[in-house]
Amino acid sequence: MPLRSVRTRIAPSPTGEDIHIGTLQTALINMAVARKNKGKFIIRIEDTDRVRLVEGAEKKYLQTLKSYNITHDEGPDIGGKYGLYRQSERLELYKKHALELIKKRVAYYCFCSMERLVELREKQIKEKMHTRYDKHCLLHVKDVEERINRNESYVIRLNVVPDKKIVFDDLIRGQITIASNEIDDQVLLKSDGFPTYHLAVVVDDHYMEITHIIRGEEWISSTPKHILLYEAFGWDLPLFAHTPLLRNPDKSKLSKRKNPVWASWYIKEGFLPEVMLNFLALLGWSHPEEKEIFPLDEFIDLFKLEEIKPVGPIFDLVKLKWMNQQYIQNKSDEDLKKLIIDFSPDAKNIPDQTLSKLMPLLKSRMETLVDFAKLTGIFFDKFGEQSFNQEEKDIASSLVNDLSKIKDWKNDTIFNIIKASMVLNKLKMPVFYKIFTGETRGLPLPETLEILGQEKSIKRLKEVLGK
RNA sequence: GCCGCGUUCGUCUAGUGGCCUAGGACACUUGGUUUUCAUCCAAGGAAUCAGGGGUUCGACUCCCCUACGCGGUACCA
Repeated sequence: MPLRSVRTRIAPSPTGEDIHIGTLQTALINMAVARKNKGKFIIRIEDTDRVRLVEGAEKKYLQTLKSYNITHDEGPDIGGKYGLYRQSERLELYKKHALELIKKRVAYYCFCSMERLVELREKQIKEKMHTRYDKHCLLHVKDVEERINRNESYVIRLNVVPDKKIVFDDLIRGQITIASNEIDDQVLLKSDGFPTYHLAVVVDDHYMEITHIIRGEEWISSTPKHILLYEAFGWDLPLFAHTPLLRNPDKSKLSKRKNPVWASWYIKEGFLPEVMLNFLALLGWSHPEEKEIFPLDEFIDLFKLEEIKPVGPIFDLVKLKWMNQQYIQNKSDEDLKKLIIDFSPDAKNIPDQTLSKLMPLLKSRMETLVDFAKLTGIFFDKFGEQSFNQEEKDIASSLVNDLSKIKDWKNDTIFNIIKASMVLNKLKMPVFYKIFTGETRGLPLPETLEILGQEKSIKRLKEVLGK
């Protein structure tokens, strides 16, 4: 392999709502390989399936990737030296190469109708044969030129030579051998003039000088087709690495029916982007010192593609939550405050100083950013349970009395009064939580009341009396 | 069906022939700290390394078979 500067890429197909969490992991790995080797990381949009194309998907994908801090060096939005980064804009190039393959007799025209193909497939299934194109047009059609001139609809197919073994090295799995007999005469150019993935990916990866093709394991069985194309064109082969697929808890391929799979969902749920990256890094790879928590730069520095395990891990939220909590806990008060304000703009409705004072209380109690709103209801006049029994009202009443007398509104003076009431009435803390917040658990009460202020605390108690 | 890729505690994993009577993390249980809830600390249970054959003085580690899981088998990517 000649010395070339490393270039990696992800090539999402804009056919979904958003970037799939598995694609995000692949993106992370691709970016890491590029950065590690001081190379370039490219995003290319593979929008050749006009039927499944989703309006606005490309824009959404790019946004989501950005929100996770996955940054690319070339792409449809920022351009680059390697031409256009959207396949729909490169149709001429694919056509030209398809014709070159025809000339080299590596590919051929096919005029078969969908009906014939379906019929053929059904027959093969019935006879328990491999479902495969029968090379009918290669063997029997002689008037190709005429039919094209007559504007007949056609596709271009790869002419796979039987009885060959195609061997390639996968950086993660080692040597993989697949017999050419297993490969269909794949369509390369569709009748609508668009290439299929197989042609487009090879042409683009070549012209964009991609050195490492790092993609999901669902592509393993397609790789021989691509190798055949590289060979036909006389191009150098890139390196291949097929990453394991993320799984549902039942071990099936991660799917939206069983798990949230859209990357932006996790941000919406209050997970920190860097946490997701850290978590994804650990799915299939482990830190040499068995560290669980480490920043992106450290991952880029230590990570080796060859160390990825070929086993598909289950994508389990439980550890992700723990990790998110750890990251939140380790934030400075200022940073956490910024995160919270960005996440829930409502936070700006309480004075900045108040917000700052809340940070230390919040830190160890927030699993996700969503928890901010759950823990600070009292500051927004939002309460849980709103009905109170006589005993609770009596306590509230005596608290109004005692708390009003406090001259020095501090958590320890507040606590003394609560404690006195606890002892006197033989009660535990949760009762007092309920009175103030409507919840039975939450931030430390005296501290919270100190921050809330004497006036507001008492006002709240009076509201309880009126319930 | 056929082809390919996998298989270590519930989950993520360490392990590249002797350090493994298998280590760590999450989760779980118990105890400590404590003003609820968390945090933090400590302890504990949890894998006959999918099963069976080899190779070897010795196998979680190498080879073969079986089982199971996943992926592919499109004018989808």
